[in-house]
Amino acid sequence: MDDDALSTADLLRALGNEHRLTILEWLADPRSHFPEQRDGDLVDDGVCVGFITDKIGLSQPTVTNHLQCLAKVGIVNSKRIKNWAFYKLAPERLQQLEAALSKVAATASRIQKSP
Amino acid sequence: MDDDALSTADLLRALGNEHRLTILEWLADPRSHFPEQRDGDLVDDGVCVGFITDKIGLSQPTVTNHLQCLAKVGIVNSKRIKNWAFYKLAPERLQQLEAALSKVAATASRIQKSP
DNA sequence: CTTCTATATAGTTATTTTGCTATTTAGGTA
DNA sequence: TACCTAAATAGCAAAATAACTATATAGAAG
Repeated sequence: MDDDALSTADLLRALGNEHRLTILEWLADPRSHFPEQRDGDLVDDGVCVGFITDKIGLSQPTVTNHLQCLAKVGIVNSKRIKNWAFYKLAPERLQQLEAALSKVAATASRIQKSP
Repeated sequence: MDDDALSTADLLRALGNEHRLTILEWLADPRSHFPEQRDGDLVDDGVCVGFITDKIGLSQPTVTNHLQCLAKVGIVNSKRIKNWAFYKLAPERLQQLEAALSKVAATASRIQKSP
């Protein structure tokens, strides 16, 4: 929606937290980190808040907050099934950020290597 | 020095600020953004604090603070010549971060594309 | 030796972030 | 209908961040 007013700094800030990075790594490969879910597939639908809460050792509202923070910048997407909320990683957004960093790094390398 | 206790989150947090990102882009290609310096080469030695301060429109101590923040995580290096402090981008660090993001994104893509 | 200049440090304040507990909401289930 | 269960929201406190002004420091210049 209001996706456009989103800066690279917003994205980086969303990733700049140990807990959120941990969650991100879990969501990148959910089957390696969580048991199967009754309603909703770990990979296709995402991971429910409860599983993440149990594993990370923070309160449920705090975890919801971290997930919403990631969702706001489009790094994860959420979906409701029954009364579960499933969060799933959006790799495109990460690749987008990767490209932005790559550009700066490449410019600097090019400039610094010049005669 | 105590470079090892540095997490990816620390790096991302350092980059997650509009002003610091702006400075980074300037430092990636200093000759496109700053006039030549009397003592110290823009590319080889880095850009002095004063130039950055003038261009960004923040107070000098605030700029020093941002630069030290970037230096602490190794994104820039600093060098003193006479009584100037020159800050220079370290592209390796950015590439390192890029690689870390790339890994997570690649894992997620691989997992999500599986049958 | 004094003065000037560039940067760093100290100290303060406002804002943002991160966490919590308590409560609300909304969808199932007995 | 009344009751669970999962997640979201509200409200609050502590800590971190980002900015400023004033001051200290260290090297150069006179």
